[in-house]
Amino acid sequence: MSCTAVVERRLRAAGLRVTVQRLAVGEALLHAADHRTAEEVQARLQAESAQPVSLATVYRTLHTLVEHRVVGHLDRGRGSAVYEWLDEQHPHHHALCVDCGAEVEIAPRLLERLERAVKAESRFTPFLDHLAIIGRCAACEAAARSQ
Amino acid sequence: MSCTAVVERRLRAAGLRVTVQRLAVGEALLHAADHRTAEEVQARLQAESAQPVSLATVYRTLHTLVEHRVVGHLDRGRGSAVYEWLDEQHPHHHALCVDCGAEVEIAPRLLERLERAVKAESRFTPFLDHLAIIGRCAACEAAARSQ
DNA sequence: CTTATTGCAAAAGATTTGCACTCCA
DNA sequence: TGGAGTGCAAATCTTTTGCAATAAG
Repeated sequence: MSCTAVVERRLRAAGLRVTVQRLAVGEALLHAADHRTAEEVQARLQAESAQPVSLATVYRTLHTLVEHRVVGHLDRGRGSAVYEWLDEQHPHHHALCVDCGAEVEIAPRLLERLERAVKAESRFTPFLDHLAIIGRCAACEAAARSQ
Repeated sequence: MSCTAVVERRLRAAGLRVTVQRLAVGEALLHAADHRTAEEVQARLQAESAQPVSLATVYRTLHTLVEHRVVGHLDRGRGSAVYEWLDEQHPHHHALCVDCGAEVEIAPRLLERLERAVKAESRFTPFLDHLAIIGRCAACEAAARSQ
């Protein structure tokens, strides 16, 4: 199945209208191995000139896709937020190194345990699929300690 | 010990210069039971007219206090970030309900377990004291489910 | 006395919005 | 065809910054 078809299928499954802009934004994220900011998504579409999309539409589209859980949203607290395609077959979380920007994958299992514990003890249902974990990767942590 | 004295002690302990502005900002957070945005902190100082502080200084002060772990910082991803006084005697985390805005206290123990697990499995050191947990409180979750 | 801190106003950066136009269902 | 989606430019909102004046240690 082509990438366009994958995106289109997710859009329809979510009950969303299919537009060239939405397909383009979706594909830009689907192709990206890592996170992308809204500007990066637009820049990519500009560069490939396949389908230029206005920044306003990129934001509106991302917002819509996040609402429908097609795309994940990570607010780094500094600079722009980043987005990533959510692969239903391979759920996972990311941790971001504040020093070098490296991304580390976190097994969902670890957070599920936290989710259960919080639910049981605090009667609160956390949305951990939007969780922003920041910290330091092994290398930067070692460097920071040796100082 | 007066509130001013509490704040002053923390400032000195952190090796920071003690200024009226820093004392004022610190006290505004110390008195607040919950989180405050930078604007709310300034508004409070304006209203009490005890010590008006420019918004720029409020931001700079909060930034400094967060760096020195005197104040906690929570980025809600939407709108302004919020800050809270960190009581050394009673460490805890907060979870924010997306529907009603309620805050639920999370025992540090739960996150410590996550921290150890992430460290062990992913060779990544998360800064969990800055963690923003969002989700739904028990009441709102029940309401959402019954729909 | 020396350097950090402050206030002001302007800048910066990210995201949102009004409105007229276009396109999907 | 009707309502959802889009582009453009301007607006918004939060946070940061340059610079001269002030205050802490």
